[in-house]
Amino acid sequence: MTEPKTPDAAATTGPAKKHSRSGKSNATIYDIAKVAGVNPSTVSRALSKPGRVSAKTQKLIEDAAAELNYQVNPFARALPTGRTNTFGLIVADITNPTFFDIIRGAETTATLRDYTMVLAESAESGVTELTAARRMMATVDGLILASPRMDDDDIRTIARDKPVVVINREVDGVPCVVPDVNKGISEAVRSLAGNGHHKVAFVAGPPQSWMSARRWEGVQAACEWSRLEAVRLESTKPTVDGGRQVARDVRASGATAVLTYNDLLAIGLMQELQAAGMVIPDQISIVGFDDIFGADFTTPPLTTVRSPLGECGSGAATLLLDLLHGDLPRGTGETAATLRVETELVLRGSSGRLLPAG
Amino acid sequence: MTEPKTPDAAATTGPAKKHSRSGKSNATIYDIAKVAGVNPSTVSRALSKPGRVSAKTQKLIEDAAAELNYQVNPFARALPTGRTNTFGLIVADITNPTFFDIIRGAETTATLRDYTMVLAESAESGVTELTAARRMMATVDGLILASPRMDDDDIRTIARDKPVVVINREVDGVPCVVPDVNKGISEAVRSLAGNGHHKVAFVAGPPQSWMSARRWEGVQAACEWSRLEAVRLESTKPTVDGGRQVARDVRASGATAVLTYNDLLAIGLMQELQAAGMVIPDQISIVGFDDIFGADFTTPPLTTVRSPLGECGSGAATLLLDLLHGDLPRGTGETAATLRVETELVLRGSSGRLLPAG
DNA sequence: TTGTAGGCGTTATCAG
DNA sequence: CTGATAACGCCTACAA
Repeated sequence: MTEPKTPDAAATTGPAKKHSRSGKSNATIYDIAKVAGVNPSTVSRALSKPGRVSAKTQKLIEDAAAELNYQVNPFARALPTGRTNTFGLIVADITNPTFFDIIRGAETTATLRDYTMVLAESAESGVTELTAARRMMATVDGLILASPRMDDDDIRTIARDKPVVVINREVDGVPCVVPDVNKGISEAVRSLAGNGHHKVAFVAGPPQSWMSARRWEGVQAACEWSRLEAVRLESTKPTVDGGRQVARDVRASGATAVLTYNDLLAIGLMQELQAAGMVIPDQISIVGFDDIFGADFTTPPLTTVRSPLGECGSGAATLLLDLLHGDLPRGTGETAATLRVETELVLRGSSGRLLPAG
Repeated sequence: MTEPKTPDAAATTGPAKKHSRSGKSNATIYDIAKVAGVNPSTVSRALSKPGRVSAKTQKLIEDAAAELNYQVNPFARALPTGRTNTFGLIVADITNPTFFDIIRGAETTATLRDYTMVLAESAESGVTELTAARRMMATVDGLILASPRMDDDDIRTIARDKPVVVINREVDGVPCVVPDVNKGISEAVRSLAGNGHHKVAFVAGPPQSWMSARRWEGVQAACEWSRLEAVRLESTKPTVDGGRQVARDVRASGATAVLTYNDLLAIGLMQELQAAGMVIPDQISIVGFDDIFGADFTTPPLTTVRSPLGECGSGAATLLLDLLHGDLPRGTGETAATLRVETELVLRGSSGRLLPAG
């Protein structure tokens, strides 16, 4: 045993540096071992798996740890084990309220299960996303991708290195959490049909959005079932501004009801139509998707197909953590668990009975 | 040199585990050293400080590193140095849109400067906040506290261990980023005065909110200057719902204009007043604070005193990172740098000329 | 059940 | 300018 200097003494006496390097309790398992009168390795055992040590030694060690208010050094632990107790969350756009609830859901389960969450955004770019993902790979145990913009192969490549859970998209061989659009959409379309509408327009989202495609499919199917005509319009970007821009096409389409890829588009569309003197919902009904924060601030309040985003976030985190702990069957071969959550129609004032033209 | 086993061979040959432990390139400085024909320590030097090694060796090493697509192991690095290239951000409420921009601002500068951001929330609780902060201390180089709910002493205690930057509050001896309310408030009050108002109410926020106190002071001062009467009302919570609840008191107060602690309160208040048949701004003017997402969705759109939240987030991150790199003077004694950002009035439809009662 | 010893990948201190 | 060598704090066979 070489003891070149007494580190503990130095630690307590010298407040030379403004910030102590370790920052926390700077007590190590060696200190505990000394206090408890056992070997450091025994301390290590006692503190990781509560089974591999005698009851009395256990208590001895735990007391010593408490007294020194010991906290493991995550880095020292990560080095030999590779486990970091950290996972990453990458969202497409931090300022898009759609992701707020996802972030919160994930963060909540993270702290609940004593994990740390690292956040990054892709700014709606597949390239940025990939970069962010790579950056993270070094420091996390797993990754959650919310509405990823990179392609399936990139995702699978990443998933080969570390467990990955995807939200708002289905990727073969990767566990996913996806809202099942059908229920919500059929409720919406049925409501529209019941209110005398015959032609509905769907304003699509970004081309690389998996969800947009699903929603359009859902709208088509529901319309067919209700014998409504469905037309598809394109948007420039899935924002309020994009909604404003598409108003022109909406009017030209002749549809009396419109579903938009997301609430942001719906809000912008509504603003623009109202600015042009149209009365909602008397002349045209508008239905959004997601039920984001603020969807009920508008006049009239926005009817929307709600996705339980918070649930998606916490669900994804739970899935990932279970995966990490091996609590989950890894599935047969490449079959991965995919968690489906329900959507539902939230009926507000922006949709309703179509008044006869006057 | 003890070489019990050849680790590199084992690493490349055995894809036994589904996920490789390191996840990334698993090349170490030893591999590089071997390829470049130098000593590992030389590699370390070359890769950290570009000055301490001869130009040719430098290039040799860099090439080898590139070839093996080497990436440092953050944990191995953190162990001897204590530096993690990570900072934490704790916000009072993840779902409160006020923090969205702060989060984004901080995250953006983080990735820009090659840092990783860890996110946590306090759920508006000082205790939770302290816990979260302690948890983080072990893994981060510094901390940003956005609208902290714990008391000054706790903050200072933490700040003694690691650099801390506070947003939306001033704490002695701790660097802070705070919006300077005066400009925005005086613009607002002046506008109100010019529109024939004589009595304004201020709806306060949470008692432990530093910002709420500042805003009330600002309102009082501005009103005095403009010779308006100012009354203060209390809210139960700083949310839309809290705004609805305070509507009663607002009407009872006899004020014809009201400023609320934040936009959420303003929106709720507006909804409730309108539900009671009041016309805004003809009968009463409403002004919020912050200019959050959705503030312009309301009817009428909300007039508000905007704080540049994104700037606060990025400003705080920049401050922290500069502090970390010693680029900033630590101030004389306990004097810490505090960054002030301007606020401004955003005039929209919810405030305006008071119509004679009719 | 507990102690011993070596290693995880980097940095830092000393010699040379 | 470069090479050896000892930490950093924890984990884990292996041995006792």
